[in-house]
Amino acid sequence: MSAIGPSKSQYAQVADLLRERIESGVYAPGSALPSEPVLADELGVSRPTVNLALRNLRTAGLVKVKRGSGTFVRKIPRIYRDASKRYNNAYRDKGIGPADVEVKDLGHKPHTDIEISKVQAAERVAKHLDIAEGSDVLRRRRKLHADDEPTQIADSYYPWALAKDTRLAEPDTGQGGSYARLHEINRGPVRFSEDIVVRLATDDESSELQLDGPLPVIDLAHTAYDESGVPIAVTFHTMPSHLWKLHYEWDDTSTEKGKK
Amino acid sequence: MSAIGPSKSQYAQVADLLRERIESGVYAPGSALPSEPVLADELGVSRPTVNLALRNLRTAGLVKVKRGSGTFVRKIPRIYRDASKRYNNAYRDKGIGPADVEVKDLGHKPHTDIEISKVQAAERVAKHLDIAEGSDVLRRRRKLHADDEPTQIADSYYPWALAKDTRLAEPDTGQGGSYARLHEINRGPVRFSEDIVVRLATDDESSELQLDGPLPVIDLAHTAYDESGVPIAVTFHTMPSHLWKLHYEWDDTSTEKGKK
DNA sequence: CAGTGGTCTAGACCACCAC
DNA sequence: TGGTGGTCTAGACCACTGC
Repeated sequence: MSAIGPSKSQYAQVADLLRERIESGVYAPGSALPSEPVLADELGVSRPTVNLALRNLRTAGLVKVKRGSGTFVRKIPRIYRDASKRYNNAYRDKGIGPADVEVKDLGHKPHTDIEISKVQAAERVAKHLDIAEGSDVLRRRRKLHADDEPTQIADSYYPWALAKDTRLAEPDTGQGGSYARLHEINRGPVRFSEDIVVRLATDDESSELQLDGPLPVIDLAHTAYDESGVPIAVTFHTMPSHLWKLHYEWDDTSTEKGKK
Repeated sequence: MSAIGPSKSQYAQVADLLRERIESGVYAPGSALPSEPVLADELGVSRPTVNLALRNLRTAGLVKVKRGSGTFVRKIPRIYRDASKRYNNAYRDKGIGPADVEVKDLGHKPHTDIEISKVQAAERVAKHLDIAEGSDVLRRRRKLHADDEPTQIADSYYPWALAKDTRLAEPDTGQGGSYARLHEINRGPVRFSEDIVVRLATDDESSELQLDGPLPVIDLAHTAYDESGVPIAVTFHTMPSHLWKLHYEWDDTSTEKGKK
């Protein structure tokens, strides 16, 4: 026993200690922490106690465990997602997907797996697209990576009637991305809405996003509307919450009227 | 031993089982779960295993523990926060704070603790207000409740020069809230930005928000700008993530130019 | 094969609550 | 005072990794 006082649970104290060491650089990003038995010895607690402390740091996204190999300090800083900017024309004209921009900005190598299919709209999809449940929709499901680490799942749906004559069904939607294609047929999005909820990852999500355990994820539903206010696309983003920082910016449109 | 198979850790299976029972109403909202020893017996696992499973449900916000008394199913549904609407004139004219609107909408009784002081701007505050660290600022720190349950901490800062001649330093800022007062001196906010990060609650936050343990919280920094683009107020919201659902809505302002 | 984390147990002590 | 959850331990077995 050594650096541990009373008044607080031991595992919490161990967690605090380890957090300090990580933040102060004693355990450098990417490096391995001492093994649980070693830490237990050093701190005079049992291994399950150390394990519980580490469970905390995992949930916080501070460390990542590689089974059979060790516990490592996370490197990747949060990815910055500017909702107002990522969908506008300026980006579209760059001919690059918004998600890739964000990852590249951080100096990481982006990489995307795509899966495209024609499916029947599930309840959630139908609700956001304001169509009947079971309607035909085009699904574009992407898993995005930074340096081969999964950063998010983005699951997009387009009404089939809209998508069937476009390049949306091809893996590469071309210059400017899918929204640019919709603009070409005069159904381009001009208004967006997003709903955000934080919840624990399901088991499937955990394994797909390579999370160690049921970590909190940001569940973000992004809906795009054309000039008539008709929803033309919805994307469900599942993002490990410790990887992201979200940003929004908007004008108080009621101010125009409100001002003298 | 009974309803538990192999292939998955026992505590995860116990967590799944309890989650099912909660969602299906076997354990009704507000009611207590069977005690840990009882569950351990029923499921043929040890108590620490049950405890670990419950730790999971707590993190998910599904249950709340009252020490010495029992583990209870949470009741309060998520509070809906519409960022685009809550700050606009329409609401201001109602003469009611946006936070209270949200809580009332759910049929709960709102309640706010306020603490007002003149302080020196910390780094984070200074950065958002674009002023020098250590400058005088007015601080309005509120803790908001729904039915006596804390729902968020909202910590607001205003440049002292702006606030000193207004009602901002009084607990009740009057009809339309603080932004209405700023409008009266022609420094009303017309543009907003928000930065969102999800992290684990600190110990202080945990106890203040009455969370059982270091649960994930939404850390939301809301900045308001006047017509000249000068930041006039920043509020840091700390919201238990399981209590909230956030909503944003905006136009693609670049579309106007982009269209032919 | 040795080392790592994942998990589990039986039993224990404690603080807190309600009666 | 008895029940509840919070925590802790010593020891154990397992699966996975890397040599």
